[in-house]
Amino acid sequence: MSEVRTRIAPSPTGDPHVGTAYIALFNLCYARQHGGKFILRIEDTDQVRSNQKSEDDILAALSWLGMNWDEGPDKGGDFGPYRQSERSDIYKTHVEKLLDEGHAFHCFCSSERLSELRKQQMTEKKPLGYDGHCLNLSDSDRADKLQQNIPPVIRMKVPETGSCVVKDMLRDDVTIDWQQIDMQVLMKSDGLPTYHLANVVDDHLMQITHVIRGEEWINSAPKHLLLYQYFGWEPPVLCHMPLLRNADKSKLSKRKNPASVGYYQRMGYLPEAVCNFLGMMGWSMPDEQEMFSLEEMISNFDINRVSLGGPVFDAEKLDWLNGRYLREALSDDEFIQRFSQWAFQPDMLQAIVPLIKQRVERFSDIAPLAAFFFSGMPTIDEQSFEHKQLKHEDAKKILQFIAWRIEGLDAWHRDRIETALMLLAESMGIKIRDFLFPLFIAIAGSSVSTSVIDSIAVLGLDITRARLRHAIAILGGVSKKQLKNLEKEYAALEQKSGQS
RNA sequence: GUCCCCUUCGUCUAGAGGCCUAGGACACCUGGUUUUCAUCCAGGCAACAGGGGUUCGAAACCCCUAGGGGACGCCA
Repeated sequence: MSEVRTRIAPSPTGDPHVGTAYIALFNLCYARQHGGKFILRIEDTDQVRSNQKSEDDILAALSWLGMNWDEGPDKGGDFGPYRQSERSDIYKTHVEKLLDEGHAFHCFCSSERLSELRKQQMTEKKPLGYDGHCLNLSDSDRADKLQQNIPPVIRMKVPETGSCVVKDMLRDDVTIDWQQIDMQVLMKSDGLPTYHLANVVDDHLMQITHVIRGEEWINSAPKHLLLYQYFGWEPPVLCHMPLLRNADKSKLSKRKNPASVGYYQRMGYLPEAVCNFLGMMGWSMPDEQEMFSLEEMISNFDINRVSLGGPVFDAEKLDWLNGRYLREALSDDEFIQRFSQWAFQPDMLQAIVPLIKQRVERFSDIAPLAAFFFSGMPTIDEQSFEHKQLKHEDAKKILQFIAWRIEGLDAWHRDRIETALMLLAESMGIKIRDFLFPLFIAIAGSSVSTSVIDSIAVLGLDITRARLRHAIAILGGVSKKQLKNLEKEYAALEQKSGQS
């Protein structure tokens, strides 16, 4: 048996997600336990959504958590490059091979035709998928289309009958009919591969032996297995982990839970506590010990002890665990050191000082003024929102709309936030001063404070969102019915102001 | 709509046919320690989704039902 090699393959399209860290943790433990290697690969084949900042953040988040990889874009290795955008040629030659051997074909269908097709299949209650329109194009047809400059995609062929058996380390064989499997696009019209192709090619070339990934992939496993077969490669062992859940059991999402690793860092959690907590999701130490280090987890790790029910990410239990680390695992000196590192991060201070400098006369004025940058949630109650122009319902609506508005921002810069909020206030027909009032309360806990727009720019999206959610809850929360109405009203506003 | 996966206290879990009157932890409640609070300590509340089998014996194995979740993109 060759060396065990596992990988985490995040796509750099946003804040580093705790779900990514969760899967990374189990891959890391499995590899280390078997004396193998853990690889980090960046799956940035989505040109539109991938960006460098996100990649940097993901690497930083995993490093912060102490999940060290052996090979990756930052440290190289024998199987690089480790960034898919730098491997285009590799995918091209592989897709050529599939084409030559008749396992794949060019498809010229427009997205309009495809969405029409989907609609029709929906009404006919048939399984959704490509209908094979371009499956049997003649060489001349194809030449014609290419001549007309219609950019093709390349799809994989799929057996029409029979079924595929997916073996999984954690569950019984999963049997899926080939009829359920779509003729997946392997190569997009921009010439870059889709996940399915890139993933299979890279896992093989990087000699990955065990693919431990989220349960969401189980349905596409047959596509991957089929590709391995087409290429004549031996597939890795598959293992599908349960998905982390929100309190309502839906897949963990940023809308309902702070889901970025950065949030927990900013809120003052210790990385070892977060790591420990993730290790308790779907897994437990053989003796049920609750507090354990990454090393302890690795030496006691057994993938077969993973339970398959999707665990709810319970922030309260994380708080308790983190408290224990703070109290029990750190000496006073370590505590001082770790706290200082957290509180006096140069980036953070550089952003905050210009905001407070003009408002202080003594250093002793700083703490009360800047406290809200460091505290978890401002201490506020319903009374805090008393205002001569705005009723509580108005405040609630404003906060909810702001939450939605900043959610859609493609970049987190002061000016972008300002513009967005100004436009929103205008479209709601509310004076800026009144409009901003509930935001001040929600973010800073007081209307006497540093510029609220600068402040949320410093605090970041996750913390801002958490505070907005908190404030809305204090104002009585939003019922399902209210939410529906608000959504409608908000959509109308967006339409009116022509915003996207 | 089609397919797939899952199901033990509110939550994280232990459980590999008899050790189960189902254990631990978070949360919650009660009491103790503490000038207060927190910590800490002691105690309490609370679950095998339902129905059929298999078996001397089922939380565990099988089947059905129900519930939950996921997938169905030129996203990953």
